[in-house]
Amino acid sequence: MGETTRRAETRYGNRPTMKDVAARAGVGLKTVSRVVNGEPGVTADTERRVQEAIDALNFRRNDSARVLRKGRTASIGLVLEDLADPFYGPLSRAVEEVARAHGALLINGSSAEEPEREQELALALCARRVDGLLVIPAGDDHRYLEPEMRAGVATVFVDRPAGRIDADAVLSDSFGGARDGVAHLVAQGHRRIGFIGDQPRIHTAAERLRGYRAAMEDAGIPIEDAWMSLGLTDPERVRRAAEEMLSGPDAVTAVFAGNNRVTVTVVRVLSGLAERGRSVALVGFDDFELADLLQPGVTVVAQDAAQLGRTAAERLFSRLDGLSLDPERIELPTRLITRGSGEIPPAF
Amino acid sequence: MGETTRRAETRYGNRPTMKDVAARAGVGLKTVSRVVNGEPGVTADTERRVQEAIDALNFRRNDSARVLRKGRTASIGLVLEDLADPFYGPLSRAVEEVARAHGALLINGSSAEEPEREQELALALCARRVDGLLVIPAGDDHRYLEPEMRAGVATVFVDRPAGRIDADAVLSDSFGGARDGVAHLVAQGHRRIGFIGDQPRIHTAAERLRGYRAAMEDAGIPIEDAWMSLGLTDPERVRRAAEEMLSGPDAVTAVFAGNNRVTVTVVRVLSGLAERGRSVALVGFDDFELADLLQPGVTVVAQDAAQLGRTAAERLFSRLDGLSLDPERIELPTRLITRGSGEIPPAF
DNA sequence: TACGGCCTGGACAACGTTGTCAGATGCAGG
DNA sequence: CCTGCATCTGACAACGTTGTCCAGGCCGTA
Repeated sequence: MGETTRRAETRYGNRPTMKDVAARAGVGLKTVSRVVNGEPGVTADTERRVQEAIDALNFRRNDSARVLRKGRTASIGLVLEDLADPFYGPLSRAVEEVARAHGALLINGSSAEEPEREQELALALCARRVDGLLVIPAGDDHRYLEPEMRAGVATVFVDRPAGRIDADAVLSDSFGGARDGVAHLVAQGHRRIGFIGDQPRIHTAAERLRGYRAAMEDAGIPIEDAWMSLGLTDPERVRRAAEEMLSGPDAVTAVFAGNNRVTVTVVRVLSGLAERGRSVALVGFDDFELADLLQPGVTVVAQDAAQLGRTAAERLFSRLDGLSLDPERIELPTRLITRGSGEIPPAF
Repeated sequence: MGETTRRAETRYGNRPTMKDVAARAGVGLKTVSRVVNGEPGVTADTERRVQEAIDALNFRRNDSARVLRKGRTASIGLVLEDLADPFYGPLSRAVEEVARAHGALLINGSSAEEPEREQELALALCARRVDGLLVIPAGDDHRYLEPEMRAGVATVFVDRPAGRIDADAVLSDSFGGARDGVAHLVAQGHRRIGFIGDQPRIHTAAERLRGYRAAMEDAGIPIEDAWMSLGLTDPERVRRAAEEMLSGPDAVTAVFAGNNRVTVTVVRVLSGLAERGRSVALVGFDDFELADLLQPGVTVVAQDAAQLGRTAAERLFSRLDGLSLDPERIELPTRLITRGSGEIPPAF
């Protein structure tokens, strides 16, 4: 019994319920509900009495119970890779704004790029009965979400397409962006152009690599294996890869970096070289803050993370609003921003 | 009736409940509950039958109902200013990791620095019965949270203290950091040192200003009004303020920037001056990515956003674990990182 | 005055889960 | 064969809210 009592004391810290409010105001339970929800059918006088009781008791409606009853949580989930990554902050914020406009809260979680964690998180959000789910895939098999989607959880994938299921996806045009970026280097006269990217099992990485190949092929330049580094992107490894392709007689004269972490690492390597009087051209995929303040400014293929999030969220809410849509892939264009590093001519 | 039917169809998309699982497995409701929660007292055979039914129906426990029954949501809320700001991403991520370690989900929302929105968000989170609340204040009056705290919502304020109530706060040592940063400039020989900061109604801004004043006083340097700009921090205004204090015969020879948005803007102004051969020293409060890559590298007083979040979250969970603690203010130290811009000597 | 219709308010069930408790079952020992 | 005990199982209430539905009071009108 002590147990029971203790529990009763700590449950929500013993907050007042509508029943308590009703008792204090001397009205029925449902009348309180009506006042709280602004429903019609309550006289001004009754409403005043109820409102007084609410204020006196500091009553706040328990949304858990409400959710249980109504079957809608007015919340959506966002599974991303790492909120600390500057790419995801603005994306998440954009999603939040759209959610807010639709009266929903956003719950986001980081998968740390681990497929198991992505799944664990996505399913936990489903257990909470989020109305919809935005997923930035870490894994490449999303069949585990099929039952959830069939059961009515609206789902939109962002930044990368879903694996092995047919679903909405909102993506940046990685292929086109990379092709344009590399073509820009070609246009400056470069022929030996390096590519440093993530593992091709990641869709965006594969697409960017494809863009690189396409641009080189368009220019009639055969690619040498030594010019490409496709793998883990921890700074040390990228640094070594960059130094390798930048040394020897057949060193590249320009580098295309596959994502912004890579870009930053390459910038460090190149600024070391610059001190020794050697300048190498660089175009990076994805913009980053202060890219324009560096010397030289870094030319990038920019994608709009916020727009990505906004578009995906709008799509999600279209589904939630009852629109029945076929799964679709939406690709947003990228934009080449020239700032100097990409306009360095080849040094022979 | 059509209405009712429609509703029944869309409620959670008609997901199976424990009752359905029980019916299919030919067992009682409670037995399913036991299996789902791994409670003892179920024979292997029964458990297998239940598990099969669960898999066949794709059952997933409805956490809303669970929450209602148990009185704990296993989620905490974080109200911050803007998730798109690179300061908050790592902070939020750190909080998430701590929450995860305690089996809780994190719901965060952006106040956009509007006090009303902060309140709206915080109370919405309370209505969802989050177990605890982390708040990065936008407003300066948090009495509205008193009833919630009394009702048992553990609350910890982060980055800035709560206004008009007594509560936990985890802060960076803004005063000490700013004093050290300005003292560093004094040590380089500067005497005319400018300060550009946020409105002093913001606690951190006021503390940093106080640190500036203290360092100047320690050095026996009387401050001129023209050296200080305390106000809105939109880039255009900061730019004008910087240009103003950098012109005329009594122009400052060094600038202390009160936060990283200001720092970046000042860097832009100074890089313009540098092209005309004039170099001005700069120390900024708060580190930012690539600060070391700029020319010169930017000397900063760094605070550890992740540590701030981690500390606050740990404190929150200590309270949730039942520790009864007096409200306390925890100050984390800052660290001066010299990179060049702060070591520029005064130009007379 | 009697009647019908409208407005307000409240009783009750339901949402899907978990805690309580008592019943059922099985087994060993007398 | 019956009793006692331990183990397993299920009926039931409760969590706090909202939807449904009906009762009662009031008003205006005939």
